[in-house]
Amino acid sequence: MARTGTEELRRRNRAALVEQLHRHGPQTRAELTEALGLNRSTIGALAADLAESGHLHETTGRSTGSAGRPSTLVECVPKAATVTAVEIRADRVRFALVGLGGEVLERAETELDGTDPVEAVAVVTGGTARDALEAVAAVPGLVDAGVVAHSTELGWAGRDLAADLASATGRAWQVVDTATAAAVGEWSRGDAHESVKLLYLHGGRGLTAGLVADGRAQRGGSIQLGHIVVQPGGRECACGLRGCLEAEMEVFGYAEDIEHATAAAGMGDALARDGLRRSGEDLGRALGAVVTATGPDEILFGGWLRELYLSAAAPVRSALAETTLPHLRSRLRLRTPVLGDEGALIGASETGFAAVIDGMR
Amino acid sequence: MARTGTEELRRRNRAALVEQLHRHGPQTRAELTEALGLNRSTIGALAADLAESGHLHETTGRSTGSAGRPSTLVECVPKAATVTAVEIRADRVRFALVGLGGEVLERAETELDGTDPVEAVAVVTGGTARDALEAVAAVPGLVDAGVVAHSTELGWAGRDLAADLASATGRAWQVVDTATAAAVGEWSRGDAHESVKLLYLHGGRGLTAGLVADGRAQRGGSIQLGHIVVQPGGRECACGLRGCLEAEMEVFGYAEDIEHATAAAGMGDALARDGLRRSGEDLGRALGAVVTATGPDEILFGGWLRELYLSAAAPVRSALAETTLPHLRSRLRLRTPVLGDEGALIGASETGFAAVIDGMR
DNA sequence: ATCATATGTTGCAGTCAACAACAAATCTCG
DNA sequence: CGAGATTTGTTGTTGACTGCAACATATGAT
Repeated sequence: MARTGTEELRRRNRAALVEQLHRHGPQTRAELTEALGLNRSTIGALAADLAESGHLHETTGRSTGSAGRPSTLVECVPKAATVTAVEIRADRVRFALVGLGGEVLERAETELDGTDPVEAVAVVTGGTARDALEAVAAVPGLVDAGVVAHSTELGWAGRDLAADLASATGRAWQVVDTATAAAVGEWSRGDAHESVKLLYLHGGRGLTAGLVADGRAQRGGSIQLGHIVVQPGGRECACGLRGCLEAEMEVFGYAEDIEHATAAAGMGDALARDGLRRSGEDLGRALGAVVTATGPDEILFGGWLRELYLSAAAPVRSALAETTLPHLRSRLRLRTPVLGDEGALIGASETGFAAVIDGMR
Repeated sequence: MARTGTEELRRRNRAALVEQLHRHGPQTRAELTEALGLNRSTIGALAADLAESGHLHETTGRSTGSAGRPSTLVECVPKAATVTAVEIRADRVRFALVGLGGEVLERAETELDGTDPVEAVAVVTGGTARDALEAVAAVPGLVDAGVVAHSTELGWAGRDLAADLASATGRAWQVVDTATAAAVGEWSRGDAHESVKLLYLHGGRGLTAGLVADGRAQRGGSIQLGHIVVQPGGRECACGLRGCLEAEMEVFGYAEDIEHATAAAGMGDALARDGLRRSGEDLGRALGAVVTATGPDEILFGGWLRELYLSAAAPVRSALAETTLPHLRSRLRLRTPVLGDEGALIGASETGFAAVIDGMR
């Protein structure tokens, strides 16, 4: 139960201050006063509080150029609160230790040659995992309360990844799906901050999507885009259904495939061009259902879907136009992510920091 | 900007107390102390506060049966805060004036014989609309910031209903879609309270759906179920697309149709039975996409979809099974609503009360 | 009838944010 | 180069709120 009382008020304000600095970078006390709507003296007390506990660092005296006494600059101390983030793919595991404020303190990567990703995570995070306040793993698949219910890319069904990671590393883990993590990343550290409802499509060995509304991941916002049925009674999919997008589009299962096809199409290969067009149309049709069901205002094409979209924007758009109402379409922006393939890792760390900051309240 | 300070704390606690009583009905001060996690003395002060302002009424002395001094019962005063709710359909307008605590104080209904619904609302609400703290209108269609972007049932596209209602009644209105309102209603006053993510399907002259997560309507949670494309390149729909569920299922556009068909099928009419089965399959396929995209744990079949589901549960379930992953399906409950066709009206009022209570903070 | 039990009430203490007055640091204008 | 204007940090005070403990009150149990 949430504690009450006046101390609660203080904790909330402290957390709000840290969140503000974490999200918007170093700011002066004057700016913080404006942003949080608190009194100068209150900000002073909070900052002193947090400086003493080591979360913040104050730099006095920087001149602003305008008149008046210059305001002291206050910034996060990265090492004061760290989050371990890993992104698991079929072929590799990436790790980053991120400090408060978003600075990446450490970074590592391991190729997987048949080794279990959980072991690789234990090795690649080393001792750092234990010191971090939160640890978050992004996996491409349908995640429900730490359990990977389905992952085409990893071939998992019902694997309790949170438990496995916990026993391998000796600490608690949060598990999120790659697409949702990437959506969070693009929203918080990319340029999708104005988006009210952001849909991120991730192309790996499977197709997943993640939804972020008002900057927060939706409960059950992990979408198995690859298992939207676009052709009832169509090709058999590995998941047991028929006519899944993944099965119908299986021409392009890897980043290399799409690059080859794009290159061939550019050289006049009609077959490749046709394949791109049909894949774009399949994707657009699946998107139509997702857009109708979720109503996003922005869609980002990540992973190898980025290449597909850049090569086949027209068929994607026209198939989308044939399967969504004009109003849903008119407010919709289609783009590619700006964080590249770092989005999921960054988003995973932001998911961790959200928990850290929530824990301060 | 949110005011701060210690008074903020008081407002929050006052609002929490009112919310608790509104949602769970009359409770003793001892129960409130437990539920809100506050001190006895604090509850006493808050209750005295609210009793003086007329929101609450305290009944002293009711014996509980067990030992100890009996706790005073505290309950909402319905007239202290009222909400105007209307449900607009193609054939009629329903109105209810609801008091704090959920009691219906007034109720009215008008058949529409070609008159504009907005005029009917102005007439049917009479003077009461002006006194209510909030006024909420539920309409079957895609709603975005007070504007009805698309409504098959009403034949509207881009009508600024909030503005029209405001000029007709002299007060501000909130507009929500019928399915989302009904979802809110079933969650708050029906028996779907344990549902984490509730999908309500509403069958009127069009098919809409609404999503409620953790009891709150999702931003853009209004789903045009009828315009999920189930047959790419299929029958032309009035909306301009092809193969929409509404166009493919148009056999049953009215409640009477489905009743006739059910009756005929029961008497052995093979054609009717076949039509029911095919409609169930179409619905199940459209649902597959929506379930994959939104991941609900409960689906309620409202409006005439209730009758369809009761007559054709098997084809709905099997088509759903062919288009969704096992994990999404396994945690999914399919049911019919308990509030009947009152759900949307009740949910609209609850939407209003949510705003009222938020306004107290 | 007395005691145990549960709850309302009251006065007090601790904490917090706002406010105002003052001190400090910078810019601007003559 | 210096005085005033301007903006911000600092400090002491004030009003408000919640928790706590002691006491009063109302019921059931013995």
